[in-house]
Amino acid sequence: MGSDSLDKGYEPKGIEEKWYKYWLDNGFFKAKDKSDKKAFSIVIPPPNVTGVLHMGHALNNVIQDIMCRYRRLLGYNVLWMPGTDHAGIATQNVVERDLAAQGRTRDQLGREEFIEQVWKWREKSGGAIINQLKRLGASCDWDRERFTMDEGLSEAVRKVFVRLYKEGLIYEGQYIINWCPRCKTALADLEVEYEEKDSYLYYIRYPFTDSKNKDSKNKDQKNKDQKSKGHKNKDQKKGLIVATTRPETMFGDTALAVNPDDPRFKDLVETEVVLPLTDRTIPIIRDEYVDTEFGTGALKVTPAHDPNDFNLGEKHGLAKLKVIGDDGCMLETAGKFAGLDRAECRKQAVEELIELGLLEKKVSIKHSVGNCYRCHTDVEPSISKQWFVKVAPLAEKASEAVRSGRTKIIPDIWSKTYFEWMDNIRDWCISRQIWWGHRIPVWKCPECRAVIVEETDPTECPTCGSKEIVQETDVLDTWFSSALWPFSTMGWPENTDLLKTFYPTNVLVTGFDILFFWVARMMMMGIHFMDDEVPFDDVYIHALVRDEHGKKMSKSKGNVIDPLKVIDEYGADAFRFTLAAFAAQGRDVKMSESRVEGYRNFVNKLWNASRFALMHITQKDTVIDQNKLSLAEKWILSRSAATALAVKEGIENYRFNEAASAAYQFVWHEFCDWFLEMAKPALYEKEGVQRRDTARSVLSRVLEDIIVMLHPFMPFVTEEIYNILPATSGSVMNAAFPYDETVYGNNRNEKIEKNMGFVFGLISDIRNIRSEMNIQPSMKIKVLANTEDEKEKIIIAENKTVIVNLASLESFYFCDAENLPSSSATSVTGNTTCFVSLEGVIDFEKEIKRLEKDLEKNTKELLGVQKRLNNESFLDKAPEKVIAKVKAQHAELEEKNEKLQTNLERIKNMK
RNA sequence: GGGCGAUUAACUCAGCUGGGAGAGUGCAACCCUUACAAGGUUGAAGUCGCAGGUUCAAGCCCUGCAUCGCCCACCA
Repeated sequence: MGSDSLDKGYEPKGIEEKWYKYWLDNGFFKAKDKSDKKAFSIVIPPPNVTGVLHMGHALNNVIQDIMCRYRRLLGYNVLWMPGTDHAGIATQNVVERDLAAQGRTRDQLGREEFIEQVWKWREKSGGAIINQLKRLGASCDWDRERFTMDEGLSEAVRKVFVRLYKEGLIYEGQYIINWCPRCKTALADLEVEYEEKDSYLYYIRYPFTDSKNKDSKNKDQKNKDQKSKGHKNKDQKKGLIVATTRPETMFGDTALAVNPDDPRFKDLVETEVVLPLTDRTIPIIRDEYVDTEFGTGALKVTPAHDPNDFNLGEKHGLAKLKVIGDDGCMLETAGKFAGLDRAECRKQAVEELIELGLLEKKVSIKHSVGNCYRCHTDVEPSISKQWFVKVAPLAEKASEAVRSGRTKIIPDIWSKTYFEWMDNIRDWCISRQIWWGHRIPVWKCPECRAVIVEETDPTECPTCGSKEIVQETDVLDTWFSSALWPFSTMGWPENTDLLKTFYPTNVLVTGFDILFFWVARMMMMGIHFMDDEVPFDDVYIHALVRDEHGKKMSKSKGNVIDPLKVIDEYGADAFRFTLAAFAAQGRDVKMSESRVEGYRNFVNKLWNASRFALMHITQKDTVIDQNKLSLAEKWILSRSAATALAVKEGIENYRFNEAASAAYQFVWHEFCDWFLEMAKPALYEKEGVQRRDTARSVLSRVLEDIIVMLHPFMPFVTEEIYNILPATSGSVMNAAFPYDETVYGNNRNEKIEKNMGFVFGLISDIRNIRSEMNIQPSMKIKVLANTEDEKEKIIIAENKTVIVNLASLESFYFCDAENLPSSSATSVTGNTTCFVSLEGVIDFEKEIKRLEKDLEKNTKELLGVQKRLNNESFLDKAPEKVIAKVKAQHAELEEKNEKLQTNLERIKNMK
């Protein structure tokens, strides 16, 4: 450490790079395929290869890194499996955009050439996020980095597809799916995001067919209806009014539907209506599905462009007439509107309806519209031939695994959401009409219509021998390959050592936003293909990172905080600690720079404390002689042990905020604020050489423990300090976590902690008096403490050493209360009164006022406790432990009250 | 429509199986005390969203209400 760096605050820049390289060069992140050590494994949620590190990634990966580094300190063989996801639609969009900038399209390139372009893109810029993860300090085993389109993973995908197909769990079918006209592909239900939009509800009249065509009976009845219902029925006279938000789909209507129980249509005799703007007529059907409350009670049925209507169509055997094409433009079936964009068609169709007098009215309405999760274009529900996974049987097992506790979801509240989804799951549309992805391994024979699904590419039709077989052009949903991630990355379908050692993984760390997309599907696939073994023991669901006001970070709002900029400014350690400190379960993390700044100061505090320690620690010998320890030294060793335990439990129970704040509190407010100050007299050799050496040893030991227990949170600065400390050698990553069950009892001493608490109270009181009475810091004061029984004498005697050690802060000596100096102020702590004697003149008025205030406060508190103790029901029913506690509290307060009163009288007399 | 969460100091949040509310930041006052002004000491500040209930005892459990947020769902 050069003297330059000593002058300034901690400067993370060069240090972070240096140590990350060191760790990589020395293979600290490497997992062993086989080992005698206990195994610990996590697979990374693979970021999209197009991804740029955002706050969500940062939180997610910092949590994983904390766990991995912690387990290494415990001596585990740790595998943190890294990788990226090929992100089918997202990546294809990026590359297409690049092409568009050159004025080219993917169709011009053709499939093979285009895919080649994507691979090139990936090589050039696809690894960006990996380097960004490294800046965070992520300790993944990078040599094992996987990509969902790797050869090995593709083989796994192929095997899984073929097996599911042969088991009858994959099928092809004509169904209504969500179509993105911009990406020109089908989307799974999950990939559609719904958004409330302002829209209109159009009331369109569908006229009855000309009455001339009807038989006379109907005609008569119709006339009769008109008469009886009068003008109210004016609308029905000419047809049925239908309310719709999507007039452009009317060309695909193949029926109107009304509820059979709807009184408004009880007397309706017409069986068909004319479809406006066309020359078609469509039937009126009756179905209970129709909501009598909504609109006019009459529903247009468009089986090819609405999921509900699709079902109605199936039920009533209606034709499914597709009118909107894959590019979002109207088809020939839309008559003269063919070729128009669907939005334009809506506009023109409505205009024409107005001209024809068929638009009754248009009403504003809030309407939720689905859009593509990748490009946010409105999706078009459309009928199409797609591949599906029959998920119900898989979901059942995945659901059971969580119900039985084989996999634990943390926090448990998410289990319910998980069950809800698993138990109501719909078949999963896995085909996508894009080029980038795993091409569906299905071949069809145009001659004999055979379908060939095999693990190796067929060259001819096994049924008729035709060589003309053609492969399916669709690719698989990206999530299909990610669903295999926990075992495909470990070499499946081979039964590798890696799998044997590390599957099932210990924990999966993820945000709830991909609970269904990813976690649920990994559960299904893992159980199905790994002999009923769940992919992970625990699923830890962490919060979402939001801005400081709790809003979702988004580019359009301009409230995005770039993790890399934060790292640049405050250092990765400070950033990581901030994330950990705010990662309380079940609540969103609100991130703001000022918070990072606070923890940057903490890093600096640690740095400066270490600098101080280095001025004194000179030798490597850190053997501690228990018999030579001062009270303060025993105390700090005890607190250090307690803190290590708190950190351990925090990390192991996914309560990272608790672990972080325990460490923070200890390092700053116990180690720095108290211990370092108390150690100074000894360190500066004011108590002899032996005491100095003991103090050095304790300082060295505790600082080392702190560095190691903070390492999972702040890897860089701890490595730097660890390497500077004289007592340590090698990397902090080889150190042992400073919690040892067998010695914990020896280090932890609650009696000592209590006694120190007493001393702290005493000192606080003295400072309080100084502050309240405006005693100049430069003014020396004497402190006298009176003790009243043997027990306290012991404590005080013990304290005396400590207090003498505090020479730089205050000076103490002890006397009887009777020997009061002529001018004094008092304070009461616990069972002891202390008097501060002043060399100057005391302000009696002020001191009396202060004491009176104290007395009042104390009396109030005492009365409260008394009231409780007078309550018979309380004494009767409360557990003994509680009663004893309250009684002790009462005694304490009573005594304090007495002393305050005595002191007050004395002061008054002095005056 | 169904489900979930939140509401605690000026701000951001802890508070685990009920036993008299905590932290950080901010604020005020005083301090360059030889690791640290990115610091130290001291202090002020809360009807724990509202209303009922259970209990000897409620921030915590129950019921209802209000406000905000999220998820799911096939409301044309």
